[in-house]
Amino acid sequence: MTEDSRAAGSPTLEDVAKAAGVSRATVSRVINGVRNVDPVIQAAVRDAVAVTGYTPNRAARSLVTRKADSIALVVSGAGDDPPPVAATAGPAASTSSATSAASAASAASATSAADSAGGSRNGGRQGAGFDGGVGSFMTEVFADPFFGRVVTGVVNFLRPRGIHPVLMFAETSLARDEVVSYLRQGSADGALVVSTHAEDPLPALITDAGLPAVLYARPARPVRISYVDLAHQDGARLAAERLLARGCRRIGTIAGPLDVPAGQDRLAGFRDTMARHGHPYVPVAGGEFTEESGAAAMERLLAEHPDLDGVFAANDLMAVGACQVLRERGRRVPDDVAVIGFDDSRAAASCRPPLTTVRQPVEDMAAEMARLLLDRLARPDRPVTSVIFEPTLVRRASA
Amino acid sequence: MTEDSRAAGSPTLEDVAKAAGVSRATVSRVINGVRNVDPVIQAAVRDAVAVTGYTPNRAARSLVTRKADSIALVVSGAGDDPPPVAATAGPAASTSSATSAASAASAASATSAADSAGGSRNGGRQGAGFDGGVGSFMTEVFADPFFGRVVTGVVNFLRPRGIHPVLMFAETSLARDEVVSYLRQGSADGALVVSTHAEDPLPALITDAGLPAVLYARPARPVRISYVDLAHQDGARLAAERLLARGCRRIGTIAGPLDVPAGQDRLAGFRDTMARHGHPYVPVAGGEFTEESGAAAMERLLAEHPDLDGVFAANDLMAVGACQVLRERGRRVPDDVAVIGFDDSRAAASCRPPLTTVRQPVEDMAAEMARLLLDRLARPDRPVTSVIFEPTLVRRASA
DNA sequence: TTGAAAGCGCTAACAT
DNA sequence: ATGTTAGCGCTTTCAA
Repeated sequence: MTEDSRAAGSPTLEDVAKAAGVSRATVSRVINGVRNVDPVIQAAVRDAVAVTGYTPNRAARSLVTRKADSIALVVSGAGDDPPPVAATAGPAASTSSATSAASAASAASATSAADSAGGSRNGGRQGAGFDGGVGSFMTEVFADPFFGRVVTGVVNFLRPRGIHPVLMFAETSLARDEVVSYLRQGSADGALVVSTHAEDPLPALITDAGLPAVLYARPARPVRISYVDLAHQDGARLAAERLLARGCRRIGTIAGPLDVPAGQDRLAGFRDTMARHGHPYVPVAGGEFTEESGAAAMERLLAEHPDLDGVFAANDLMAVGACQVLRERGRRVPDDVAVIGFDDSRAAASCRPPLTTVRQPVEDMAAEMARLLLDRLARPDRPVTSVIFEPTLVRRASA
Repeated sequence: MTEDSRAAGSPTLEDVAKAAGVSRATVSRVINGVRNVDPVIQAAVRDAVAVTGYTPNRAARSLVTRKADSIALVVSGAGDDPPPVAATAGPAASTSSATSAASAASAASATSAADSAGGSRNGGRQGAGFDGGVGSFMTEVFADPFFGRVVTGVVNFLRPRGIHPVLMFAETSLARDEVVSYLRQGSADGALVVSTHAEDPLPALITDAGLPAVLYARPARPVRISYVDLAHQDGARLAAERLLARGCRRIGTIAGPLDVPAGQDRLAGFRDTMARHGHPYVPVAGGEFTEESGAAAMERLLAEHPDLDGVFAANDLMAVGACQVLRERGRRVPDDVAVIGFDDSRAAASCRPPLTTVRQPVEDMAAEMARLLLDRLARPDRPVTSVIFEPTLVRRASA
């Protein structure tokens, strides 16, 4: 409508400058809130911005500021490590090769109508291709309420600061390289990584490349990298003390995977406290932090120690599975057997009966993790650090 | 170590060109796999890339290609709509103002040690500040297994294509504007939006801005935008037929929220099929697609119709809640009351008893949604379209 | 087939 | 306090 309707794409700084009768630099200053700008001119610029419908181009800005204003939120797993296939032995991976390496998928088979009228129908093909590769890993990740809490904490912290999280999954060697590559390209300013398994090579890969990152939980192998973590042993102590105070005397525990620090520490802390109270031997059954494994572990525990009157599960999911089995085996919770979980996840509250559990302030910890990363980005010279949170006991019905 | 250790940051095309003894243009061609490149020179360039450890700078590339190679994955909700506060009535929002609008948070209180030695301790402060604003929305989102499946489908499709998803939540007016702004800045090439509530203004906002997007599920109000969806009515029909075939004669249903198409359609489809089979009246209790609301609805249904022998819940979460209540009220599932859910989520399989349910191929649908968006990005002229998937019945123990 | 050169839109010295 | 100018690192005509 105005005289200014050239064919070009979205308006640029130049356009705004022209419209406001000032220079590009001035417009830039106004937009970035730099001081030393005449209020009158400021108003003029703002008007011009409004009139032209200007939006700064992020790529252009990033190119010069060397910041992407985004971070990678990566969920990392052990995963298979198939040896590199062939060619290109060099360290640098060209983006295009990674892109074209696509093995595609069932994209072609979809029936997509061109009209907007009635739309098309797509025969009920079952989830054939997609869950093959990484699907199972992601399914596991999302099955645990833990992940959602991390995202919540991170996003809530990042959002008011204008930083956006890019979601990445790194469960294979290839995927890990892509994460590193992504960071090296400057697509993200740093990484927040949640490792789901021990022996995860990603933290080392990232630090070796000199890239800024913060971990959720101490790495299984020592790596010079910042992290937030929970005082797992203290949490286990709280659980043991509660069980003992309640009068339980034949107490067993369902441990998490022992190759991950959280699993080790929770077991060690529990055993330690039990020992200090005169219980040198504690029946243990191992689980994998899943409901099913918790149920299975409970079965085993019960088979060997039918007279159990207290159980500490290393996380809520396993505690839920344990409760289910206990009920099926005719035990009342907590009257016959008291149960304590760990994490204070949604699962704990919605369990029947509601679970007494050790609270891990995941959202706060995730936010702190993000804060540490932003700190690091602001002052790259600062040394790595760690922040350890204290767990608390949440008393509900199960113990 | 080599002669080439200038102080500068990461190596650029220029550096590689120099090292390979060719021009920037040639290196660019090799890296992007453009034809017409002498094999010998290609090799030389690759070597130079390896030697220099070159990685293309994404911002620079984006600036000229006008593609970000990322998309916004946005979870959108109704949310409160506080009227705009003041000033700046214009349509264009400067990035800086949005950024500086940060009301900050409990960042300052964290105790962070500077040494990497022992790390510091953080007193067990409960999740105070973070869950206030958007926390509850995100908590809801993650509580539903649905979301994880969408992400799984999207990521699996996008990953081999070198596109990265940026996670965004748009449950307030401000958050919605930020999504639009983000897209307008070219930070993402398009949006994949999952609307959790009706009356969501985001789809319209996006299309009005001429930005490419695809929805999961038909919008409550008609908007000229592409989407994928499920034939919900057909799914409800499958459930009704199964219940009837099983011999159930006093059948009720737990409906989802009726302001969202999926809720409406599942109820309508169920009623319709029941009517066709001589059941003009079907007891209905409304739920909110959550386990708790499903339990509550079941209570109401049971109170009014104690002799019920079959229940169709509009999603698995509600079906799980219903099963729980049925068991508590002394009904055996499926012997006394048969129960059918909807979605075939994890919740269905892990329910006791395992839930017979209507399968919604969420992962496939999400992948298709991503495919539609990429299609659109490749050929912006193409008209909007829709792809409707057919549900299938998954028979387990509950019916 | 390769090189030279012109920008993409922005920020940040530097000059005024 | 504002304008001028020089790039940021890349792709892509256009010539050679």
